[in-house]
Amino acid sequence: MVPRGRPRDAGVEGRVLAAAAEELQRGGYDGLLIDRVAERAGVAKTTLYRRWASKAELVVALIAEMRSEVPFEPTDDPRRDLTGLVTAIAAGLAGTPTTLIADLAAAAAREPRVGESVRALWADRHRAVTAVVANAQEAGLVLGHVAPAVLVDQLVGPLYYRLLVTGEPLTPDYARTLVSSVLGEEKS
Amino acid sequence: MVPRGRPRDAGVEGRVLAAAAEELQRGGYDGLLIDRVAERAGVAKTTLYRRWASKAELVVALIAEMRSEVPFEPTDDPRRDLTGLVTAIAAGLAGTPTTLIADLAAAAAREPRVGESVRALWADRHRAVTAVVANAQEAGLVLGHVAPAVLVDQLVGPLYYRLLVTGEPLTPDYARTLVSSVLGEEKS
DNA sequence: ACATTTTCGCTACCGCAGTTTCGCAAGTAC
DNA sequence: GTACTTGCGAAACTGCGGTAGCGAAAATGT
Repeated sequence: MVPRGRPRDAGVEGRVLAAAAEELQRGGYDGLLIDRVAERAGVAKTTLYRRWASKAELVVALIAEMRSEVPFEPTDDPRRDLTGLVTAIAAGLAGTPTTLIADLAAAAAREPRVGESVRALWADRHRAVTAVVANAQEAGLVLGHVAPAVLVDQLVGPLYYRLLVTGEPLTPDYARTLVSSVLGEEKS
Repeated sequence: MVPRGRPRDAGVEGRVLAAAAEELQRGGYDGLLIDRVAERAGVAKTTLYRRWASKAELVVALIAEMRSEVPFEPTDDPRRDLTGLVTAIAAGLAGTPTTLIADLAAAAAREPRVGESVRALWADRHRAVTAVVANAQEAGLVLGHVAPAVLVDQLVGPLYYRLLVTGEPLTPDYARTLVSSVLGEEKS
């Protein structure tokens, strides 16, 4: 099944996604301008629209590619694992422009396809945290008797809350405090 | 000190803010169109810009007016108070279009003035929850020994996390579970 | 009365950004 | 080589925030 007409330039997709990634990082969803992306990729806007139906679809594809595997292997110290994970997530959020997170959340709420994409992106980390929380719970480290999913929300949710709503800083110390609140004080 | 020229139409401000509130409710920040607001208020766009310097400022004023006092008086049952508050916040969020919350968060991240305004809006509820958490802590109902501010984040943060990130529903039952996770299981 | 001052509404316009139209270039099939 | 198919870029279109300029209206002061 050989395609009939002029073949597509194979390099376009990669160049556009790379340019889009940089622009997204710089200015958030709204700050990502199709014009700039096309210019940086060295293609015309129309070429871009032939590959992706809209700006939203472009970002969907971009996020799908971002889904970097965060290889994580639990040790035998759930508290250590959990602190590491939550701290890493906090650092990741703190190191990303707030407008990007907020714009992405807004785009996710507006465009269902973006929502799917973004949720899939976070689902990976969510799964890792859930696993460790379950471990901790089996080891008897957790204070109450609550479903792991809820505890995960109480570990990660506050990070987003601070970032998007109250605007307070996300320090490593805050991450540790969150873990302590769920697991009880550290006995050392 | 009587002003010299033609006085301003006193009704304009109220009509514009009312129209803006409806439009904001319907379509979020981005869905609020200045043209539509002006039309619904029966005012020319220029008149609107004579009162507020930009769309952002208009929304700032709108949110400042929204800051409805939620009169809340703590009873002698902190668990009941807390459950009521968290459930009410969850219901409020669930009853508001997600795009509105997300757009507002994005606008807050982009425009500092909107950020101030939004944070002031949530600060009221935040204060109420903090007070009740402190009560519960004094009464010995709280499991660990963590600062009230952190516990508040762990009660409210998950609501925003579910709404904006994971997309899971905000049920009254979930709100109760959050409270139970912080206060320990209900003994009854 | 009349000049002055300020608001109002109207129309037209600018800039910007997402999206579409269209003519042409580049390739394949016969 | 000719017909057909597809990719491409330039320019135009569209919607929206924001501005400029104008004549008419509504107040104050003399």
